[in-house]
Amino acid sequence: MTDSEHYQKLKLELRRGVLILAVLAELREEHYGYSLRKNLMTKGLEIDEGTLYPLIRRLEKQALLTSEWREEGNRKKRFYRLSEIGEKTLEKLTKDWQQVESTLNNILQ
Amino acid sequence: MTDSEHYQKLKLELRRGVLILAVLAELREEHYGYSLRKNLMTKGLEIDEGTLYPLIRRLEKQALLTSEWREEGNRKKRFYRLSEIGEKTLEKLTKDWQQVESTLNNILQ
DNA sequence: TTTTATACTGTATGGCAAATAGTATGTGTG
DNA sequence: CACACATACTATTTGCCATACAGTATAAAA
Repeated sequence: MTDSEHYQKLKLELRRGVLILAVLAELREEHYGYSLRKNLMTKGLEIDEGTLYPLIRRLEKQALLTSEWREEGNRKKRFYRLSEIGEKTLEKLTKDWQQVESTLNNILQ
Repeated sequence: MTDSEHYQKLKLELRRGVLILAVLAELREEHYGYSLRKNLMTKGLEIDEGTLYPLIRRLEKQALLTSEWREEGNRKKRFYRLSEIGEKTLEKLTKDWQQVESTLNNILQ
């Protein structure tokens, strides 16, 4: 593996845990998969479909999300939003994130 | 799996990518494994030996670190520090981190 | 009207990495 | 001498992200 490939991998690792938190936060409001993805990308977080959909599935299986098929604009879409457990989890993880953030910034400086 | 186990997992995910960055940053100054670990823990980052040592090995294999056996205080220890490539990588990853940080905070708020 | 873009939703698999749970030995000290 | 702490390392398990694959449906452009 080349240096640059190694670097890419490390960069990916860095994004990793953040994805979950971003998705949970975004789903405080209802979204369907595509709009969720577009939204995250607008805010600067690129995420592939093949990454996003399995992630959503996992979060739903853990009961952090609920979903519903519905028709909108002549099209069936699957709408997701945070469950109550999801909200609680998001709160906790947000605090954890702030902790991690300050710890790391402390180490980096 | 229980809710709380799920939460723990997500929390771990959140820490994950950060570990690499923390270790690299800490190794701007020379450390041996044990002192590195103690140091990180003092600064608020818990890391198990079974996580730390393989991580160091990987980073060394990727040429981001150099290591050296040396005797100190009647004891042989393996000392690690950043290589030049490691320094460059740390710089880049630090920037990536700041990017991730601001993106996520943007999404969270 | 055929092509092309884009909206939209997934699945399978492979590789990587963290966590867990060990093994080992040395040294200081009460 | 027992016990805690210092120090280093490995094997296995588990989970998940990324990549690639695989589709349907509608709108716009040619």
